[in-house]
Amino acid sequence: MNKHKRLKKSFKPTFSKFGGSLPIFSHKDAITAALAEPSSGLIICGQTGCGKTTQVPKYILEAGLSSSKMIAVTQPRRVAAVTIAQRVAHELGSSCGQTVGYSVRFDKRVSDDTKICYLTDGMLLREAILDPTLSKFGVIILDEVHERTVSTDVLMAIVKKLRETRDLKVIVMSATIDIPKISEYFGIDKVVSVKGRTYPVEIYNLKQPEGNYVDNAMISILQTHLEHPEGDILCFLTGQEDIEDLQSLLEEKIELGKHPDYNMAPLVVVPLYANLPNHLQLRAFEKCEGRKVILATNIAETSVTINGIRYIIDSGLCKMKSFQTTTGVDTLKITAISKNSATQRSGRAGREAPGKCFRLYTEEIYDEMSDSTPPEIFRTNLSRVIIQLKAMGIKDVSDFDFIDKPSKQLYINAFKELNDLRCLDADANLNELGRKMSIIPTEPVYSKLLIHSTKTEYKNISKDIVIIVAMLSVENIFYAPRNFQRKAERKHKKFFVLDSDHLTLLNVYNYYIKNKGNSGFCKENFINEKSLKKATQISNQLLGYLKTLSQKSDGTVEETKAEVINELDMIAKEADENYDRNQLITKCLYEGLPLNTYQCHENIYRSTKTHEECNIHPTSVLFNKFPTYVVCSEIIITSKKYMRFCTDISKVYVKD
DNA sequence: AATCAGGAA
Repeated sequence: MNKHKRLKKSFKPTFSKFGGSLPIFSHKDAITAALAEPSSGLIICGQTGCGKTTQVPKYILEAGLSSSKMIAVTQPRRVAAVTIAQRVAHELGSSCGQTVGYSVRFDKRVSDDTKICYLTDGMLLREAILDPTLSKFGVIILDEVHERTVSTDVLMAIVKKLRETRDLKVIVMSATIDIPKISEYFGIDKVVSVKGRTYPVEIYNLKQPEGNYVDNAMISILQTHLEHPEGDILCFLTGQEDIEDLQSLLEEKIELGKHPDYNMAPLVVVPLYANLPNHLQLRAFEKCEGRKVILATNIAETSVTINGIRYIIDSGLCKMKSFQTTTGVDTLKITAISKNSATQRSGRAGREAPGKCFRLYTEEIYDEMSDSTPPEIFRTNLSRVIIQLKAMGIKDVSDFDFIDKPSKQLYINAFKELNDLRCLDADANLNELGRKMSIIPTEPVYSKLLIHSTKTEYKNISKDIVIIVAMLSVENIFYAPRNFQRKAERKHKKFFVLDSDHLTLLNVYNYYIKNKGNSGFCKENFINEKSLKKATQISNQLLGYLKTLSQKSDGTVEETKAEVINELDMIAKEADENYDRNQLITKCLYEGLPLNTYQCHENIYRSTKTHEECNIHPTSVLFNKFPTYVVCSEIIITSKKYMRFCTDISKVYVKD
């Protein structure tokens, strides 16, 4: 007790002013009382800004409710886990990694003294694969549950099950009022509701459903700018293309507005989407001359928060990925958002002061929207989830107790894929390959390819496959801003390896390493530096896992694989190495990616297995080249069914 | 001659 009094005294004054008025404070006793018993549970319902994420773990710690074990707090996003941990550590007057720490991919600050650990939901899930009882933790706090990420859904089920077998306390935190469902699922009847700290936002709807939404957005933005007092504008659109279109439209009008007859007040247009290079993303957060209008994708709905926003323009649309069970392919389609999303978007205007939200859709359209976005687990390829569950020793995964159970068809598709990958035994349990795959943090298709590449027949190309997989997992290596499109494409072409997107990615990476990760090199060639940095981290991590997996039972490491690690630095020197090596990589891609082989007949590609038609993606180096046989690593339906990332395998293809 | 939601391990 004494100790905690001391901790309280060391609150920094900057925080005590803010913290003192947190709505969560008045619920402290109720929260600690609810968690007194072993295996007790609590649901906390509260909007962002009520202080639940930062304060509740401290209450638990102060009251000694986690015995000597750690308190885990999960977050859907890594930045959130890191920044919240740093902040709570600061509030307790200690540095991050002592009493309060965090654990996210590539970054971990945890010590023997750590009592509160913020981690991403994906990270806690990994812990559960290594230790299915999560024995380190006495209390698990699942935060932002309303976002319903796949990892959160899996964790909810795991935690629910663990509470039946050992003393584990659980707190489920959610911003929405779908509390009865959570309450019934966990069998927890204690609920604390906390008010948020937000200001009212006036909502305006479109009167008539007319015009396209990019034009409507432009008109609304200009009207808001001309008729409303200061405060920045945030406009939600669906993707990069809309954003760039609207940006050009607005900039034209702004140019006109500069004419002395109009003398329009300054307005600055700032795009914001995930694939934008870092230095351009930052512009959304910087102060600027005059009013700022940010044109954003869904990234601004939950992932980033921008200060100074008073006006929202909401298209009511977003792009959503869905797994199509009929074809087993992902689709990415423009979809109407849900009522919850609409509320979340409008709320972005009321964080600091009262705001206004202009919805580019009628009230009737709003009424027809679904209440909430379908959970991700309904829309995803389940193969990775199944491998994870099997790795935790759960046998009957299709009966697994999810809060919302995915359809049987999703399971059937996933099992089909896992069978094709040959990672299950006759009883549908993981075989040796499957167990190895469960350790590697990539999509099953890629973990299979990685393990496949370590076969001796491929000599030492494993490290190249690792790089290719790392590059595929970051996407958007090449960046082409609208104003520099031609120039960017010319620069990009220099890196093209003419018969393969995969070898092209490898080539870019090798040049990047050769230039020692130089920022100038990236900028000059319109290459996304952020992506390449991440690819470097991923390939190092993947190499590490492959090394562990290749360890023999006597603990020694097979020589070839150990060599792989040391060779990473040498890559640059052998970047232009010969044709034979590329041939081996091509062969490995062909044999390790058995799902997607396509044959060309009169410029039309059909699957060699199902004979279904597919097109080469316009961004591929093979676009309009029509080699006879190609293998691809990703298929997605947008406007058409596309193969992204293809390699010409005509020279190595063997007919069945 | 056309494309590119967001997150995580």
